[in-house]
Amino acid sequence: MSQKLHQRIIVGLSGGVDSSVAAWLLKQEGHEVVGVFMKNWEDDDTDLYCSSRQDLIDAAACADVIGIELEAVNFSAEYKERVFAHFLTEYEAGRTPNPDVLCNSEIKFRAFLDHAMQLGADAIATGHYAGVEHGAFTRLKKARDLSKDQSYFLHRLTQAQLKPARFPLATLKKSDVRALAKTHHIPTWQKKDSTGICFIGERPFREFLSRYLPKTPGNIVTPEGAILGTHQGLAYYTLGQRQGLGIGGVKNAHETPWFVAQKRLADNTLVVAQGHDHPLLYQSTVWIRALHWIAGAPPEGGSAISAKLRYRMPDAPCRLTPDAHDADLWKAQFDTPQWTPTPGQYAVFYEGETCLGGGVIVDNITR
RNA sequence: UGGGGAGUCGCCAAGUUGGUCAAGGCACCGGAUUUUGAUUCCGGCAUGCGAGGGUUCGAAUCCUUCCUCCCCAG
Repeated sequence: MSQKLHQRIIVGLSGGVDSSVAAWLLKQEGHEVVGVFMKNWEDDDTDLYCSSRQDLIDAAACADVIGIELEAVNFSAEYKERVFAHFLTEYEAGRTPNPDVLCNSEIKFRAFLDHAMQLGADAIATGHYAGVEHGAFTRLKKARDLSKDQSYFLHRLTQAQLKPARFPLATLKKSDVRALAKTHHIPTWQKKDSTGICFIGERPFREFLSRYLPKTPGNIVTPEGAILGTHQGLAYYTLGQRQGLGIGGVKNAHETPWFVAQKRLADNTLVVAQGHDHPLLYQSTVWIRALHWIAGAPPEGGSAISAKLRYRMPDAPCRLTPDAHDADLWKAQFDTPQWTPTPGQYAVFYEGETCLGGGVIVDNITR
């Protein structure tokens, strides 16, 4: 509310278009803007997947055009400790984590935020497609461009983390951002969007994981128990996965592909079901732990809320109720069955355009 | 070894009155989408039909020899 007209704002500059345009916009508004480039992964500085060096060069070039200072910081240790360690633990436990959620709550909006505050920042900004609404408390909103909305990744942020946050791209479309970048000669205006794990980047996933987790081969079986093949280790697969199973044509079976339906840790078996719409791939009840509410408290009992079980999945209406026996456990009951709710992934709740928070999907509980 | 059946792309599988006949699916590979992992979408993927010989203007489709596998007898 009581924001100064001209603030000192530290912007996380990644070297991509989005954060550069975010910085440019703030600069245009007359703020004192400083760019900070984060390097948070250095396990494979030598191999070809590492684009960090080029990103820094790009960030510097952008900062130059925008006319702001650029500083580089390295939170690799923090990233390993608070994000990557958890990432590996989860995979080892047979779940499928989403490291980018923690990356935001632990790195960008903690390590980076702290650093920015030390630099005397009034606020920090990123190139996220999401919105914040500052009032009695700060709300997290979906981006105007719903196709790019990244509020899912930010749902774990607290009031203290959201309050100093600025998302200049909240109302822009990706095409607007690129157009702005082009018009104002930001050199990365054509740069391809980055994908893959934040700061680590895209790479052959199984190969990458195998550097940290041992291979533990076992059987791939049908729901009826017929052995169809061999898996390399349950950690390398996720529910709903189709590619990489190596299951070809099966005698007397349909012509449809096979999908991972269950990871049975007890006997190291991967259960696959045939056909995208196999009943085993759907669930109407999803159990969730470790809920975090941006407003500090769960929504009212009768609220019309919906949940997103994976990034870029459509929100689905549901009812959320606490478990009677376990204070940390909640149950989401969906109106329509959801495709492969996956333990380790986050269920993020929305009420209209407002992101309420979310929790971690856990294995099904029969009660 | 006696009788019967079968051998078409990594897998499943069309095609066997000889003439666009080498379908389709799965897998796999590449690309698009995507700040997780997935999903999804688009594209690629058998000069050759177990091997050799023969008939024919022309054969995966006919003849023949051989090889392999399966089933029933033993």
